[in-house]
Amino acid sequence: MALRYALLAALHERPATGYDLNQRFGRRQGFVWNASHQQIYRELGRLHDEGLLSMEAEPQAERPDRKRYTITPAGEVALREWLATPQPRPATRDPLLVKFFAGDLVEDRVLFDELVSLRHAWEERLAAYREIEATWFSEPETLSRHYRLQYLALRRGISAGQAWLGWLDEAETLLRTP
Amino acid sequence: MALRYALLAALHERPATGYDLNQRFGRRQGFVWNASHQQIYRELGRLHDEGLLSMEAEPQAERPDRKRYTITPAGEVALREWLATPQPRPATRDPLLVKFFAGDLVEDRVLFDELVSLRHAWEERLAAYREIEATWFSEPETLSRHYRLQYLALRRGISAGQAWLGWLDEAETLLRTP
DNA sequence: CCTTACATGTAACAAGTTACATGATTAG
DNA sequence: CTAATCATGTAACTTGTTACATGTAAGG
Repeated sequence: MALRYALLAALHERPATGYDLNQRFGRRQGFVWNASHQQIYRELGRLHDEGLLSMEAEPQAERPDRKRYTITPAGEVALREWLATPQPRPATRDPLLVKFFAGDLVEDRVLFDELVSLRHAWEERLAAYREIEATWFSEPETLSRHYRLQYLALRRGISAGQAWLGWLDEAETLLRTP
Repeated sequence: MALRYALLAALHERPATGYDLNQRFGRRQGFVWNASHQQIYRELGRLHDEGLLSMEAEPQAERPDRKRYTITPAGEVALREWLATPQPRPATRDPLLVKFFAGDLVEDRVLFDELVSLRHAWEERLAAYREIEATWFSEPETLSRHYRLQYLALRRGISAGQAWLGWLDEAETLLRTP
């Protein structure tokens, strides 16, 4: 039941289409919430049915209509209520750590390959996050409360990335030590 | 399809009952994989049906039989195969960051409360992880490859916890800055 | 008295993934 | 020639959660 609130939160920022939201919730971009386009379109439909979103279709030649969703007052109320209630922490489920745990059945090659690709992935993401940081949040103390909070969400992504890179160093070093 | 391999990996370490596994996969303990007891019992049943686990029931007075599961050769083959194939990274889905993102609809009180309880939770977990580290992994370089890899899995948990605590400091400071 | 540990499960539901579908345009 | 971008969806499936079920014994 949390995807819907992630969508409402995004649409509270500004109205958007399913396509737009799909970009922002993709595996690369989304450091807050990941979702596939199927999930997003389905949930937008439900939210619209329930009156939490209003929709305006912009007809396009040779393409499906672009549907722009806007949060309704009822949607904002629902979002507010959810935001005010404590949410449980997400579960941890990491296949990479499973591999480390059963490491005696895995060749070094496999582990190193995973570490290398993970490093690449995080370096790329971190670079993207840092660009956002430099462009929009260069002086955090001068920001309004609203943007400070968004900055902190971004900082969490950066902090997570740095922790992964630090651990990767440690892992590669220890695996190479005879 | 990954819970089953997390279970196989745990049972490859040593045979165990559903109850044991439930302890290890609980929200507190599991820094590798979280699962509820319903999921665990269901998946153990399936794995047994498919011949990847063997089971021995120990009858008990006044209680359900304790069922001890052991990985079979077929189970080890399946685990090996899975371990050798690259696995996608888990998705990010964090309700706390949703709250920060829609922060203008949330009162400071709510955010602070979440930060405080998150800090407590991580401090507790970190203390537990560090105790495991001190007890079993005090000299990483002297460990066998197998235990080194398990140590690295634990180190990942510690690294993640430290990153959260660092971010929490940052968040609390910035939220208090006028 | 209430909670936790012990020990297993079933049933119904919600959330998330995979496969399939359409179809033009632009960039490499 | 191939892939990506644009723009939406349906259907079938798997994974994970919530609620319900049973029953004893120990500890605060």
